[in-house]
Amino acid sequence: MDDMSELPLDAETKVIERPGDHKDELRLWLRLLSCQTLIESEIRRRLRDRFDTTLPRFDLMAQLDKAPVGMKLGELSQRLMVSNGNITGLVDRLVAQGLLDRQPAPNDRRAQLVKLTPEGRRTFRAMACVHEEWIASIFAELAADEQETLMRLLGKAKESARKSITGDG
Amino acid sequence: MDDMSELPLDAETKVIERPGDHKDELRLWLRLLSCQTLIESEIRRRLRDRFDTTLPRFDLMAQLDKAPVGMKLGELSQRLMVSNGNITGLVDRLVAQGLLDRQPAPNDRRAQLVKLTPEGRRTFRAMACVHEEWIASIFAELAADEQETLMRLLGKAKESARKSITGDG
DNA sequence: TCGAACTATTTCAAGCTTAAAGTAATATCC
DNA sequence: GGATATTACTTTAAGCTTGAAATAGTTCGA
Repeated sequence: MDDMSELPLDAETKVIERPGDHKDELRLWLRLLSCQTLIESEIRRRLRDRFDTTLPRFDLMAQLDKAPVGMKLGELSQRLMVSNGNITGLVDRLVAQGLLDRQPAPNDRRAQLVKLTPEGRRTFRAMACVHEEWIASIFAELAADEQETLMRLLGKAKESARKSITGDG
Repeated sequence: MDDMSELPLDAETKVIERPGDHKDELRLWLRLLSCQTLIESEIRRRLRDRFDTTLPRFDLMAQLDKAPVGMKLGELSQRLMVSNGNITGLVDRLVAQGLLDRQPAPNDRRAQLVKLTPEGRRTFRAMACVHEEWIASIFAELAADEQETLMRLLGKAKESARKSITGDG
């Protein structure tokens, strides 16, 4: 793990080519992770305290709010980047709460269309409004141009990750 | 939700002051989240496929690798930003695997010190080495200065979030 | 020193999450 | 048309995660 004991430890060390050392990328990943975890735990806590719901349920409803005609389970699973079985359980619970509606999909007896009930839509919109304020205040100390740069670099990181994962490029 | 129907929809719209609209911050949050999720799921998959372990176990061992004398459960819980009960279960499983060791803490009969066994240390170091390569290749398309900027802006976002959450500043 | 407040950890119930295996319906190919 | 593959979804077992309540030990003030 520590194969550079003979190298100088001053400021220049950072830019010396050290094959096999990727500590900077590791630190970047850990910071991305801790930033996300910090924000997400707070959002989870607030959703529970103020709306007695969970983040996965909120996220699922957010997808459905954008799809007036409803969505198939598989589409939800793709958009939320979670497994099919996961969606099945989430939808079950939201239907039991009266916030969602299952109906057979036209032209495909395997599939079903899930959509928000009127109550579900009302409930979601009220939460979404407050949620948006939470997020805004969390990023409040970043100037508009910093937000833009962050947005762009995260996009690039995502693209880089996707290529690395799929083996492209 | 849509109270700006009378405003122009051209490029200038972005910079007009619209009280109550925070869609950009929302998009930033969603991108941060999807970037993190994409990378994390891949790391989880690889840890399982190649080392038959999980991310929480890996993270816990990473903390212990930096603490030669061991760590108390509460300290682990703080550093990993998870609940106490969570740590109890994780440590149980890692002890059962022979990778961790529990021992009573000196001067406090409530607490215990957890440390890596020699096998645990060997196992972790082998994984950490490969893990570091995975992370490096995931961020490979970002230039050094882009990584630096991203690091800095994430730090600032984290600070902003922390202040917003604790009610400071 | 006694009791109250605090701290470290465990236990519990509920929900989230996944991979793998199973069921049912659709699509494709000959 | 009928075998085969694919697709949509559900089920299951195992592990992760949390908040709340319980247990045990420590600290601190009167």
